[in-house]
Amino acid sequence: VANTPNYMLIAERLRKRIESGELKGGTQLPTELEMREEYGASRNTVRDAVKWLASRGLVEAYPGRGTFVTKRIVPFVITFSADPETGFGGGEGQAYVLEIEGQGRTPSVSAPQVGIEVAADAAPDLGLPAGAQVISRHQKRYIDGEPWSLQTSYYAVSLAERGATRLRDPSDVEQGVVGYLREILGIEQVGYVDRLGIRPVTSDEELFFELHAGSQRSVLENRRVAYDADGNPIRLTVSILHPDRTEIAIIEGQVPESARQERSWPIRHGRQPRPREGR
Amino acid sequence: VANTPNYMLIAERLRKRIESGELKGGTQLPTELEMREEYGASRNTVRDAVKWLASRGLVEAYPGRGTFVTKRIVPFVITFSADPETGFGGGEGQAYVLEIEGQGRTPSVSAPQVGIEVAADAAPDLGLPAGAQVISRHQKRYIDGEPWSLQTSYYAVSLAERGATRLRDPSDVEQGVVGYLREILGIEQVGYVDRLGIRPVTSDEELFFELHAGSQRSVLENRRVAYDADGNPIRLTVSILHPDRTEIAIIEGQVPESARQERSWPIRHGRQPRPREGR
DNA sequence: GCCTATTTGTGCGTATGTATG
DNA sequence: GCATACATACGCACAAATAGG
Repeated sequence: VANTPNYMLIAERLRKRIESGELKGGTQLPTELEMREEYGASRNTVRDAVKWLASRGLVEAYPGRGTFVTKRIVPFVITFSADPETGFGGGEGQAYVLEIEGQGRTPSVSAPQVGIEVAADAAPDLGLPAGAQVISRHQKRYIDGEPWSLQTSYYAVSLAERGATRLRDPSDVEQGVVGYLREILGIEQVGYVDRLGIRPVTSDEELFFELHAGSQRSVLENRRVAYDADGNPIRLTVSILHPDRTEIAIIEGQVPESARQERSWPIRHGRQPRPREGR
Repeated sequence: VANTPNYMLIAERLRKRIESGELKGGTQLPTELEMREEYGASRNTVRDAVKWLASRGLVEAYPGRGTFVTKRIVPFVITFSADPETGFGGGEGQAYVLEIEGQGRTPSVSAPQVGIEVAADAAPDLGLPAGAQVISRHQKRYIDGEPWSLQTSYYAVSLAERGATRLRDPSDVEQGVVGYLREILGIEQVGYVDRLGIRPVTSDEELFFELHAGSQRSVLENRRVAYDADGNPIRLTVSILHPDRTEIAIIEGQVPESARQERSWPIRHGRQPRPREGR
């Protein structure tokens, strides 16, 4: 009755071999021509099966070399809630560096690319009229040398006009932008709102994240609006996060110290906790 | 120089027509045979283009009918941080109902499916030895009648043995499980840790979420471990969230009331804020 | 219910291009 | 240059789902 197509049957057989551990990360799959014989199907059908696996990130195909089982990754944990020690967290600035180093990994950041642009998306979040100009500061961020996130912060140009001119400099602000704004303009960041969502990766991001071309994966996108003590928005930060390398922790209320320790697990593909049927 | 394959060129042309608004949600695309002529390519090549769009959720193909532009969805916002009014939030129990209703939408929940199983994943989070048994309570949750999340909570069997027998009943606990455990066993939930990640959808989930078969999308998965006042884990709740219908808000520190209002935007596909190049 | 035309899904064969070693 | 392996592209046949008569 279950008339599952052939390419799916082949994909399932391969998936089981991968998930059982028979085919470990890094192992080369049989070539398409070998599998053509092995499964008694045409090369195109085998290819459909491999494509299905590739789109879920289970295997990666390289022209001229072969198809290999993807190595599992232990994701980085970033905490999206206040930490009593480091103050505000959430993968930005100082807190980000401390948290990643705490996990025994090495964070690095590209020099900021700075520009002035018309606020499109950013305008409403910053409380600016549509079409207003904003300063954008863009950074690429790496962990252990591997691409991890694309981050862009937007500020009203008025901040620079009022004296915070370094916002326009394409260089790092050593004490952090938060500290800089406090020092120069007396603006205190007292809170923020994060909006986290998920969407398909763009081709630019595919390139940066070194996701396999056509992998058709999704990324996490976070939009953080930070506020000063008067309740005015200071800053919008948009972060695009690597899907496999990111895990977000949120701590609320009172939890034991042991639970604060960053524990993480490699992403599980395949069967999940609760199949079952019935509405 | 840029030798982009034909199917990609076709896909890009279609994408632009969709994102420009020329092809609105619900519109039928030309049939494969029509596009075959329109673009002077073979049917298979056109199909590759359409598949590319489908895997990003831009279009949906129905056998026997045609291919249609996906309707954009306004996601539901759930707040993953304490709310002064409702106490703990995060899309569970009472807080979930209030929050969704506050957005003018109607939440509903299936009757819980209850079982006793060997804790596999759940054991370490609940502080149990590997192989220990746990009570699982599974619910399907809908918003405006549309599937929104699969949620399973795990409890140590010892809780039921100590008197909280209703954990084993496949029926709703009116006052909520949190309140029930407090009442019966005096266990107070004082905090929790969330772990949010992203992974490819399974075929079961594809079915439940009414994602198009082979859509090859990703889902959000959250694992919440709740603790009592002694720092012991009470409960692990695993939630699988619909990728297009979910947006997670996290509020930290002090933000103006206006920012607490749930604002959300439909998912943007295509070009993102920061292309630019250079390392 | 049946038949038919339309439309997408699956499967195969083949040829050629491109990247790798 | 050469062999290998994946990527693209086309043509064809048939299956399965849908809608309409």
